[in-house]
Amino acid sequence: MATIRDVAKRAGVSIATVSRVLNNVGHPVRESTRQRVLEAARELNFSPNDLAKSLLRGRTATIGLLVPDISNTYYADILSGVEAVASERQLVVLLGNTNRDRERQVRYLRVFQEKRVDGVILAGGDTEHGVEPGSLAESGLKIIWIGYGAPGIPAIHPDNEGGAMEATRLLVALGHRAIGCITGPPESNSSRARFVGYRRVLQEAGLPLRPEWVTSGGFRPEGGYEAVRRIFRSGHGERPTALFVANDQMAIGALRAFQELGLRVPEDVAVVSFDDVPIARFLRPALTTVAIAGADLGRQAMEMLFEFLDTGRPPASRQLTTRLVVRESSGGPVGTLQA
Amino acid sequence: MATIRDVAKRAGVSIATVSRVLNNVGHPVRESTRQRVLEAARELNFSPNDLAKSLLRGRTATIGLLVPDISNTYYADILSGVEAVASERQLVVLLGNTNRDRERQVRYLRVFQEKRVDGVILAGGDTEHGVEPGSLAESGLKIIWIGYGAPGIPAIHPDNEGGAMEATRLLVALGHRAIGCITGPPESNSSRARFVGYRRVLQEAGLPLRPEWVTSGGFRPEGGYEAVRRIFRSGHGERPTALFVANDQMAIGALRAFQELGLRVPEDVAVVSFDDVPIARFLRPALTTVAIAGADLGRQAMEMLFEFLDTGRPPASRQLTTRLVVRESSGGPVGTLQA
DNA sequence: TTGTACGCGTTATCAC
DNA sequence: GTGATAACGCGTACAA
Repeated sequence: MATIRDVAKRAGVSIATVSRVLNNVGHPVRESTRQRVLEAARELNFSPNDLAKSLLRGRTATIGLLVPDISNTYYADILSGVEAVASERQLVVLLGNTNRDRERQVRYLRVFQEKRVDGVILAGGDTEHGVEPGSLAESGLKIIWIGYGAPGIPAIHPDNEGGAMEATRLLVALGHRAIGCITGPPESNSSRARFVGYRRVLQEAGLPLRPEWVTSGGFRPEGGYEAVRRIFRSGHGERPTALFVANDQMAIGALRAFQELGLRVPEDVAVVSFDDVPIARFLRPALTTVAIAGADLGRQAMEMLFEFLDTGRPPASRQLTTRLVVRESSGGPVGTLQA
Repeated sequence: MATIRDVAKRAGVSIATVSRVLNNVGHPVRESTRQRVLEAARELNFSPNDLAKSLLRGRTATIGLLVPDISNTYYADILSGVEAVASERQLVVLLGNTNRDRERQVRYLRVFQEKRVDGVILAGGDTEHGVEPGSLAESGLKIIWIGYGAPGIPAIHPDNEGGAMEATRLLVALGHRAIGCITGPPESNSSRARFVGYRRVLQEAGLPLRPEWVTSGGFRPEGGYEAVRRIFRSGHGERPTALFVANDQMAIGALRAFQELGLRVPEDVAVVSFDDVPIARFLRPALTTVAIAGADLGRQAMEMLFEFLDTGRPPASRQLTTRLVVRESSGGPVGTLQA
């Protein structure tokens, strides 16, 4: 591969002149030599070595993005948003897929650091398998955390609590007074926030929080299925007329359980969930659910990272507003559809 | 950021010794000095600068991946497969999203080259907006093309023709003799290959290719919708009893059109399509469709690239076998379900 | 207007 | 066992 020296030799000038021509720096160059240099570069198919530039400059115009599972549309959307904003400012994205494996996370962070990325965006790291926040702080990397970060690490996450409140308020507004909840895994911050939102609305509305109507489904479809069977098993006395389910996956399992139990959604039980996964609108009934704009999350995270890089100071953490998408599973006012 | 020189100074040795210790090369080092070096490195939180290494070695352990749209699950799956294989061999993936914009493609390829990636995987570049294959050859980059590449560029693509044959053969086996086709855009290689597969099976089976039963839907839902209305409009004489639709998107539009026309799928018309997008199984009727394993495609492309890198010679192009997923839209044997 | 030479942080070669 | 030092390819301060 041709170097700047080769170009200089071919054009009969020094490498300094070549550099000045090729980088269009203000430095004056005689037009005839400029042409010679340009032609020599073209003839040699010269491509400047960015490694050398980065070594010199101390910047790589590269950021690292760490996600748990890129084939999950949520993270693909985040990546899409990150890439869009990054490329506007001529940065390139180095991608790491962790499979929620802590060792892979650590390894990728090390590689990112060795490759001297300008910054890192870390998505979905706040599970029990997640990165040790302390090690991040030490690493000296400029990091934006998508999720519930640790103190001292700038973070952005969807307003899970607010979204859950909006969803639960819809059920209250429809006239439901017996509202149960299927929560996610207790170690998930998102799950806890969603539960908190649910609980707050019950309090606001003066409705009782019935422990036997609240159970965990671990964020998975089977969990949702079993949760419904627990809550609605026969001989149980009173049953909820509506359910706030902490994610769509569990709602899918719940729908199946209701079908088997001979309960109709939304006529017998209204269901509202969270995430708005792509298939939510294709289910029968189509899910009423809280949408998180993954691409927006990615875009904003990247903007935060730019702020970090430009100012050198960690930006303030943010929340991303969610949006309730009303479809079929929530039904109409109680007493209308239930008739 | 601490350099090897800082570590050397702190440990009271030369940088050569530090390098030898940290890289665990066979070179003998006194145990006590080794310990001193290790401790100094730890104290300074030393992270070796991979840019310097790469500059020296001429390799970056990085590959570039170019996709048209990363939020499309097909490409997200490809990325997932590429990353999985790459990370097994400690390579990192630099991602470029082109939005099918030729300029962005060219720009990303230039950046990849300047960053001296070891190789490039190019997905979905073979549309009318695609990269000039000639410029790729000149660039000197080692490229694997996912799709119908140009001569001289190693490529891998799904066996569209074979998949279409399998799909059409199913319809024939079910007893259909009047089989229409909704094709994709004529400039798409995949679309053409799928049509060729359809046509071959008709020939094999001695069935007529009726031009009025073949029309293009441009790969989009509205196209599928309109195509059905063209083929099935009243006063048209004979109508097909089955349809091979060149992708799921168009099949979705087609289903809607059939519904409006009062035709039942699969009882009145059997439908088989291509891609197996995630929602295919959630539609009513669930689509019988040809699945492409995107992750496999990515994995194999990355393996091909490794072969390229290891041997220095472009690997032979490949095809990836598809898989027919039989669900509801194809129906049972004609005369059974149609009864 | 052009050229020389240093330094970015490594690894590897050679000498001690 | 250990240490200088020459690359790798580039930008730029300084000289001319």
